[in-house]
Amino acid sequence: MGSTIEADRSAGALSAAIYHASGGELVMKNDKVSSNRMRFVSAEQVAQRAGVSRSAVSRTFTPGASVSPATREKVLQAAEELGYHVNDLARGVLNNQSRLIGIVATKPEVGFRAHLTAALAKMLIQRGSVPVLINTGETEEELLAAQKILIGHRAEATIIVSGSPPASFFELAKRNGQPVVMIGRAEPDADHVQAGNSEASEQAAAALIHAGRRRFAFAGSNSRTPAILERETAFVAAIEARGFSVRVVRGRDSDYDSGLVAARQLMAERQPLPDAVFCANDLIAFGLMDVFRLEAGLRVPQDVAVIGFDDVPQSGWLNYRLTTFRQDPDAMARRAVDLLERRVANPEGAPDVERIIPRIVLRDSFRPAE
Amino acid sequence: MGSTIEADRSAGALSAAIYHASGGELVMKNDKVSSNRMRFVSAEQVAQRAGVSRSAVSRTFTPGASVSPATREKVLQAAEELGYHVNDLARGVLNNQSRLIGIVATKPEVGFRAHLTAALAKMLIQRGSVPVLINTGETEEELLAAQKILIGHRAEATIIVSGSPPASFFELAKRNGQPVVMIGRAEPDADHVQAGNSEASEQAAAALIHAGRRRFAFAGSNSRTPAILERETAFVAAIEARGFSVRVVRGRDSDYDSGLVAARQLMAERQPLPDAVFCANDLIAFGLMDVFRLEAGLRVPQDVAVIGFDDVPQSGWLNYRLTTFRQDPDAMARRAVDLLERRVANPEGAPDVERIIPRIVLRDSFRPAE
DNA sequence: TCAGGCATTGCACGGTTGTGCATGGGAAGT
DNA sequence: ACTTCCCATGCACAACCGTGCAATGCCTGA
Repeated sequence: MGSTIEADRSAGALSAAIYHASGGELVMKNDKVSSNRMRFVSAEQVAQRAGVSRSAVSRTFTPGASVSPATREKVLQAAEELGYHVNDLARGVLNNQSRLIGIVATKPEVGFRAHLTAALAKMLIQRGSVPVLINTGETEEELLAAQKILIGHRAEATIIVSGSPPASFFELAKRNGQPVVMIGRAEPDADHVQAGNSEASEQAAAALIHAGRRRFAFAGSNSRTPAILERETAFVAAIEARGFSVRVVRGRDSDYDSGLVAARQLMAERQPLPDAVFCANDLIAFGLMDVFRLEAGLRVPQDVAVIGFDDVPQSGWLNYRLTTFRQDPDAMARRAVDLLERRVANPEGAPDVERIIPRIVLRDSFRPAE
Repeated sequence: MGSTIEADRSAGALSAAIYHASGGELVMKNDKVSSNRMRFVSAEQVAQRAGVSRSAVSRTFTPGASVSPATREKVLQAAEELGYHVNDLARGVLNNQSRLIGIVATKPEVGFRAHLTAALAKMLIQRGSVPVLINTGETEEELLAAQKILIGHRAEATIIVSGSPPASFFELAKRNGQPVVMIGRAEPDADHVQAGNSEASEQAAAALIHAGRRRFAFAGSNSRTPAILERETAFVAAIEARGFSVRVVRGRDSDYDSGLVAARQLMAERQPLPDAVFCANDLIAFGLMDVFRLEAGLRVPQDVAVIGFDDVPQSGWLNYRLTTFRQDPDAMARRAVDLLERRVANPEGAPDVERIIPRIVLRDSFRPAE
């Protein structure tokens, strides 16, 4: 068994066998290779089987290279029989491009981020890239560790879906000529895709006021990510600019529990409950609606209008029917990849921004007045 | 500008410059390299700056290698100044292990799968591997294309979260010595992690009967994935073994809409509605509950008891409070990685199975009798 | 002071692929 | 039939990194 493989190997890589043939070491080494590691088919083996040189194999799998149909056919058949696939790693080492692209995200399983990372992965694969999902924490050390993994593997670019990287992150990427695209966070030094948070907040405020609502609240979170923050400040500003006031309540993260906390905060204060709440995202809205309906006995939208943000699939569920601002994950992924391609084509240009204005989706939790 | 970079390059890689210096071609090539490709720092450049040989640099970054503290310090400083990181691609080419591990999933953003893929990614990173997320369709061609990407990049292993790969998939992996671990699907030829679907179904049936329920239904889907199928057949068998009958309704996929469809199917038939429904997963249960409550005016659990499967976070939401079987994504990821490590250590062994028995989580949608 | 041993370092090679260059052969034109 | 040209193919080297082997230098002990 071992000897068969050994013979096979040394036939495949003659020079290696001759070089190492000193005192039985060869057998040891090859045995280890065949048992412990993987044994991928190499271009050399295909060449031998097809009776051509290794260059011919390489050219067969290089688009636009000059190979005769006859040898091409021989090579393809030998490759098929052996199950050969070009080693993209070695190809990457050669011309310094790995096709790897990093997606850095915190909690990529939750809410809109799940859809965004999935859309990114799908789009990158279609483009011929290889998406690497780095699921990491928010802290600077963790982000830097993620970056080191990606640089170590010579990733072509990094897409940051969440988290706020330290300056050293960008410095490191820049020095290695590695483009960085951020989604949802405005970083002056990096390309980024941004949702039109302030436009949406403005629209929500105008519609609620126009529908005759008067007691306003904003349900946000203390995680203070830029997108959440922008929605809050823009909504408060828009309401106050029209002469009304807004109560702002915040949970810890930006999830369902945050919505519970926010609603209960509003109920705890000795004031009439709001008749219109704009939530920083859909998950918060669901938590808030559940508390308002089940614990305060309110009706939505008769007693209180609720507007969310993101349009995750649950917004369409019968129980919620949430009016919200649609963020299209495919569109955002598309823009991110566009930015990335433009940056690769022109590494020296100034940072670029893609801004996507979310469109409101009307459901039962609030319908604007005619 | 271009000339500066060119000088820089040729200083860094003298031999290359000399070799290629024939008729101005050098400038062209280097210009292209510096503008179009990335320019990572190589060990050679660090060696030059530190005034040592390239081997010394390599040894500095190889744990357990023999380097004097003095040169080590020089190398580390030069590496720091240049922003050097070991090229894991080239390292992988050398000893035939890339640290890349593929996660193949269909719709990785939805339901329990989102949690599972996220847990896998986190665990693989902690282990020092690099998770590649292949978001692909269910068809055989798409799965095969995913596999080709992974083999091309010499991924060490593939973890299949969803989808039913063709036989050629396993053949290809086997021939390349690439371990395949499947989650949730029993494949006779591959290692897999499996949830104890039949045990859970049995437990659900027994508890519902013991609580005095008599009109049973199972809400599944026509996607016919093995896990869904196993839950259905085991539940039906368990109920019928005790002398009762079960109505089985199915939607298209295994999501919320499927629950809507299932519930409306039950309502359309001219029979009394069931007083106990076991759902193939939580999402189906949510859809079913929404229809039963909002369209049929039923109360849960008084009129109908509902049990789900997976325990996604929404099961704890106030509006649902769903009794369900908990699948721990971290535990499943842990087992998958365990399988993988055992397979790498012993490539020739027989296929192995890790079976995880889900634990029931009691909430308001059904409480068993004392 | 000399010799021996040990630690360290440089050299060259292994493992992949792509590609410039030279060459050989076949086809076509005269 | 000879010459010319072009296409294809093999050779060698580029790009990375780790590591065995040999040599060198330093330190210590006698």
